[in-house]
Amino acid sequence: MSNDFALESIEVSSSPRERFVEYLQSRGKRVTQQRLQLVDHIFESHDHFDADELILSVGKLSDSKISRATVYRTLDELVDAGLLRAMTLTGRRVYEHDYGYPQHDHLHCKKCDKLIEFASDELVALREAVAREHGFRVTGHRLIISGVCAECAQKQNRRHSPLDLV
Amino acid sequence: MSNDFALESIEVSSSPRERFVEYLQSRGKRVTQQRLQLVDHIFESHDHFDADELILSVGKLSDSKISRATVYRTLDELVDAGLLRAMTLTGRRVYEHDYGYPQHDHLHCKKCDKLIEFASDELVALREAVAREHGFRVTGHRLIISGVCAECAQKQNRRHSPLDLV
DNA sequence: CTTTGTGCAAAGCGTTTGCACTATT
DNA sequence: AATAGTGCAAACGCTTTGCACAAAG
Repeated sequence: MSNDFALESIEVSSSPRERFVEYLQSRGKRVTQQRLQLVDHIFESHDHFDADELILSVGKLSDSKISRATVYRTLDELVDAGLLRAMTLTGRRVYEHDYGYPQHDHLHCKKCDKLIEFASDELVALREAVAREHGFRVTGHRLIISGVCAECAQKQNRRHSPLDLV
Repeated sequence: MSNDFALESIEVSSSPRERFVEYLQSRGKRVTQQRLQLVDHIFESHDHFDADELILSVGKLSDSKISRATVYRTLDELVDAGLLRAMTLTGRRVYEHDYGYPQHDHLHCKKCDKLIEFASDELVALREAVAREHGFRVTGHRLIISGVCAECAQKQNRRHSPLDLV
């Protein structure tokens, strides 16, 4: 009945763009072309991305030419607005959609750098238990399980035993 | 009977220094004064530290003056040798002892930047379960629970209600 | 004596910032 | 018209690197 399929979208009343505009107005910030183009573009697909990838992909749109500085500044605002969530991976900052997505964590493949999402209620429970033990007030957590994803493991195996059937 | 007190030292047969020397020799690398001074100094206390803190604290020893570059290079080797473990926190790389310490994770206080260690067997089990579900081959994980530690929470409370007894 | 390690200073990389100009309000 | 945002290029903080000299094997 209820939505128990992990990582399915949460129902949200307004679009990311609408929410961002709301956020901007509530803070007396301006609704600029650059900010609108960026939210729209970012929420067109549900990928993980870093600042450089975003600058590149926005640059490819015929209409837009948004500066590096503006992209970085807008990313901060989107995080602030609760639309994006940031994490640091191998030195660089990586972003993912927060608005409209449930709390989750990641498996990180060190061969192909892919991020696989998963949700775990147990983890949330564990987090609370540990925090209680230490009189710690939790605001969030970040779990990254690293290793090799199924596809990369297969590729590697194939290299070692070329006669394997696929 | 067995050591079930979380985060107590594991019994190890050789000192960090001995182990590092072993590692260096097995790789045909040289056992230099700088490398020895650094292992010794790092394993004198069980703190978390970053490269800059290490450079500073080593600089204070009357005898030694080790260059920034050498410190960075040696830290990489110590991680490689399994003596140290690195993680990225707020942009900078932070190190902790790995040799002689059991697997554990951290509570990170965002007020005072302190790291509190904790160990959880459930977490390891959870990690395996999730990985199995995704055909993922795990090599490790990193969980950081962020929030405010007991001391900082108290300080903050005290500010808000100055009549509180300590 | 050969070769690896060190120190220095310069370069690199991702991110941030100061400032004159432009756009939103 | 007033003010916040943008683009540019320069600055930043941390880390890495090229190279001549020093030290270990």
